[in-house]
Amino acid sequence: MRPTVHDIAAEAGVSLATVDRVLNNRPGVRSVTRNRVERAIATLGYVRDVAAANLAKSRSYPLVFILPSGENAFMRGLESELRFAMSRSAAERLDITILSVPAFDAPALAAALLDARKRRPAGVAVVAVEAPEVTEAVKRLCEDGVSVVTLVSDLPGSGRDHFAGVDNVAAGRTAGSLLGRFLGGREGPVAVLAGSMLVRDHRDRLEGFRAVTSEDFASRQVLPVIEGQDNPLLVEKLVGALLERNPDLAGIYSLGAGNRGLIAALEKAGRAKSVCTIAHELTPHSRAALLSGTIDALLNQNAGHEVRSAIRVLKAKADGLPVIAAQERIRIDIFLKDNLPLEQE
Amino acid sequence: MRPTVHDIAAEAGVSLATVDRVLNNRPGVRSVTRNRVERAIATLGYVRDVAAANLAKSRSYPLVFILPSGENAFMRGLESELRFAMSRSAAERLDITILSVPAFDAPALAAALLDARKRRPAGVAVVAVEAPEVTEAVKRLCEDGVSVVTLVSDLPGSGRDHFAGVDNVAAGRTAGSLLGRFLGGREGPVAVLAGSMLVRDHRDRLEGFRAVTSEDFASRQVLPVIEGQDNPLLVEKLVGALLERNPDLAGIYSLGAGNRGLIAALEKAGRAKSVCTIAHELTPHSRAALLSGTIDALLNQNAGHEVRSAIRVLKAKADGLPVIAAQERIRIDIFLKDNLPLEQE
DNA sequence: AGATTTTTGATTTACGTACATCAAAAATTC
DNA sequence: GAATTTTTGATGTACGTAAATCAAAAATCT
Repeated sequence: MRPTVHDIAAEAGVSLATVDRVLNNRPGVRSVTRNRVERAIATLGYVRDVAAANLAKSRSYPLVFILPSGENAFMRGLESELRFAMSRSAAERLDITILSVPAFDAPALAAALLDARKRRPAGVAVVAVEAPEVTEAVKRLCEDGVSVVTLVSDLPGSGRDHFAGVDNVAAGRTAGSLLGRFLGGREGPVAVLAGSMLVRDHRDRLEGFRAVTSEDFASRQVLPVIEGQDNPLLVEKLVGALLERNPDLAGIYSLGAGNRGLIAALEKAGRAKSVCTIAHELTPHSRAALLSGTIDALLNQNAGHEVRSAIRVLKAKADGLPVIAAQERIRIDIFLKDNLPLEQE
Repeated sequence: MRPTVHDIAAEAGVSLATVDRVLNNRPGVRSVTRNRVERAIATLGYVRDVAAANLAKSRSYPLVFILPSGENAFMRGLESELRFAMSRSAAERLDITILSVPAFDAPALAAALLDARKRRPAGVAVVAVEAPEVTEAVKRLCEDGVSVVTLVSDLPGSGRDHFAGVDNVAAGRTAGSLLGRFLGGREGPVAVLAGSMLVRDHRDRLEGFRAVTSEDFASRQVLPVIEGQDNPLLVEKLVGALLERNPDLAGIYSLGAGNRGLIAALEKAGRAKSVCTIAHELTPHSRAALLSGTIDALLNQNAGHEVRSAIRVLKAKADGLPVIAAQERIRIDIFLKDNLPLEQE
């Protein structure tokens, strides 16, 4: 049987009240006595029963999630995963509030962070936009003792506790490697289509892609980056022009969103099969394109995992428990038409 | 605030004792009363506080894990993940016992299942070997009301509750697809190296590999399967002979274990770079070979995830709770040298 | 030594559920 | 309508921890 506070009291030869004072470091315990209790804890291998403690405290975990609004399919998937987690959160004493903020809008995001702060949550998860005012707001939260997890897009230098997202440099490298190997000896330049260079994850992916291309496929020409603002219509226009300008285009790496435009442009130009295409994020559109062969490989981050990981980490931080790094690492999924999971997920 | 049993009693106009009788379906409640309580539960949206209930019951979850012994690196990794999960299981009321059984030994496995049964656990996780006696033993456990999860290798037709492992047909297809595309227009046959055709996962992988090769790369010749019994020494010998027989060999798909022998044979023959190699499972040896270029891609199943998933599922089954399929799907990791996670994991 | 402060003990209530007991009320049977 | 059975209520204890109160003991200071 696991030892309880009573066992510690007996072992240390003190009263329950004193054990409680030590465990919850309340004042009024001489250091000799404190030591005795701590020794008892160590020898018996006592571990606080978090469930019982939470019950006694009627503890709940008020969390705030800040997500971008807009029609970005990945973000909407993220939100739906979050709502699902909320629906079954009853058993976990979670009390989650969602705040929506226009995408790429740093002032609005900073304001939302201040709003979140007023609610005195135990933790905040935020899809970060890299801007000084956002960094500042996150810093403020951390100083207040609120745990902060960045979600999908990181915010280095803000003091956030954890990043729940993929290694985007590695993602870019992987895309470059796959594209290079899929093309083999085939001639022609490759293009990179990004959303915006203002977001950290896109910059990281580009960096990784360029690095691996120059290391391993030095002879391959990489055309200047196209920024499609994650907007399908704009993307379609820009890719259409790109295809016209480059009749010998061998491959495209689309590292942002707006894949609907990319797919449309490729198919309209009749180049769906001849241009090797690697894109990000599994959505109904990109899934269909992968199956039809318009897209050759998809890199994906599992939104459900990211949400659950963020919640786990925030809870652990609130309880002062350690985080298991290996468990919280969000992996880069690589999907070919052959290992696509079933639709319903 | 979440409603409690007291709220239900008030709402239904009955006593706490009656609510308790309904909730834990004890006898002695007229169906009219029962209905009234159930309606109250529904309208208030009551969900039993599992933590409090477990506390009151002093419930624990006695689980048995049955793993193959031997020096298979993946299995040892699995066991170490399991031990790690056990070490931090104090807070989760888990009481896990590990049984070791010689690999590929159906009678021993069946005996271990019977042994497990005697311990009256809440659940059993087992790395299955496909044999009638094993299927029979699993069936028996299920009939006793013990939840059974197959781990890594499945056992269809046994009535097991869940399979915690990857879709091995999809894994084989993915390997075939990658190998085909990496080889591009290059000439030469490819070879398949398996452990044993007696294990389900190996058979599934082979099936997937063959299917995709004949669908998408019909002109590519696939040599007869080599069975290396997951034994590094035997594998090295067999692959050495294979390389000698086929100087024009373009690729190898190793779908089992014993990669150490494969790597040694390729490097000894000086064909490490010229033969495109795809293998399974990330181990220190395979990791090094991926980084050096001897292996071109690794398919991996994350042992930590499998263990944690098996535990979660067994717990959920023991509590009569539903399993979230999307969360429990074990994905096939594809590692290139570019997206290899850091060593310590 | 006496007064004062600090430390410790003893005890109680609470969290939400499980489970047991005994008495009271209601329904059923004869 | 009385006797019997079934159903329901009232109450208490337990699980392991948190948190509070008040008294007792010990340490510190003057």
